[in-house]
Amino acid sequence: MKYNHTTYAILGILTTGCRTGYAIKQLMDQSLNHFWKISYGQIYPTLKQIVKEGLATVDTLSEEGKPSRKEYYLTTKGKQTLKDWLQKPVEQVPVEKNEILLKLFFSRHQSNTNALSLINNYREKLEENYQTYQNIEQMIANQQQNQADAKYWLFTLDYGKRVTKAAIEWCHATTTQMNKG
Amino acid sequence: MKYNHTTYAILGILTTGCRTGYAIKQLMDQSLNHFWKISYGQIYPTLKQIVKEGLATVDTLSEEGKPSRKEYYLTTKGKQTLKDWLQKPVEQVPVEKNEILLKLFFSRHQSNTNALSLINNYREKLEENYQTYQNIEQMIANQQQNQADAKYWLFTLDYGKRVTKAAIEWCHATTTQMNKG
DNA sequence: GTAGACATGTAATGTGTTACATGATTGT
DNA sequence: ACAATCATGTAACACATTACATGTCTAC
Repeated sequence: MKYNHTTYAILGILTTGCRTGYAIKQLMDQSLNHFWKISYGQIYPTLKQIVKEGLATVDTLSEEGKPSRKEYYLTTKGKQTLKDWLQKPVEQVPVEKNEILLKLFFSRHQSNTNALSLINNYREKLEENYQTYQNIEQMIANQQQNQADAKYWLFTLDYGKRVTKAAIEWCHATTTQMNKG
Repeated sequence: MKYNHTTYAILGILTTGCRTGYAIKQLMDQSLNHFWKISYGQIYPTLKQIVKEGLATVDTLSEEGKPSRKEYYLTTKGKQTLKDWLQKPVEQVPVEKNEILLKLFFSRHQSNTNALSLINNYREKLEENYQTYQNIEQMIANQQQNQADAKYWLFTLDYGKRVTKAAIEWCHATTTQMNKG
């Protein structure tokens, strides 16, 4: 049986100690932010589907002093499904739709000044992202839970940092080139 | 009036000499391949929409010796719409869904050997891509048409090359790290 | 004749976001 | 009181791919 990427992402997150839809979203926004993002509109229906497929069980809790919530636990089948997916090589390098490159591609239709300003604005955003990665890196390195996961989580952050740095350098190089005429 | 990214992409491509849906798809697959990709299932309906919005006109041709085709020409409104879009800064750096990072993130659930093999496989694909970028670069540098566009097209390729190179280096670094234990 | 390039298009399906809708608890 | 955080969920809509459906022309 084959599931979509969102399903595998949630299956994986359920192994990290996150048990509710809300907690899954939080981990995503904090730690997977630079390479995976989904909304509640995807998370809750997918969790429902995961239970339906027998990949996890759900436990509805109504503790006093807390809002009611649903905790999800992977079944043996769920764990095996995750492992099987991990072993399969990825089919292709992702093609990101990059709006700045799209605009630059058609930039003979606008002034040099404006194209430069687009790149500058993009560079600032990249630099913010780079800073965020470093903050998350510190957070993960310092945390006590998920010790076993930390090593791999840092690898993904290193990827984000390296690629972002390369993009920032491209902004500098391109700006220089464009100023030369 | 605001249109979606696909519309702007097609509007832009119509300024490069491509006139038919088929030609648009070809240019995308050849030159925008690393940052923008859409299927015929998007192109043809969007072209229809573009005409409906008055951004382009269509000319249905049935020359003898050739399959019938439709040629699209930007109107003044279409050209202005493209220019307006070019001037607006991009809202955010794209978040690519990166499957290799997703797998790596959960890699404590698989053997070191297998994780290494995933990265190795990914590295090979990145190297192929890098080679492709260099080929396209040569092609663009040598072509006679689109002289005015060439400069910008090469900038986007440089981006692809730099980012891909950074990703390849990450593969090397991560492999080394993982072998150390 | 047949494979490949040229050429257009739709229907079904998959994937995802945003807006909407609800409600409890905690801290100020 | 009120804002923030915790918590779940659906409906409408946007975007995109794949499979299907059709047909011509060119070169072997």
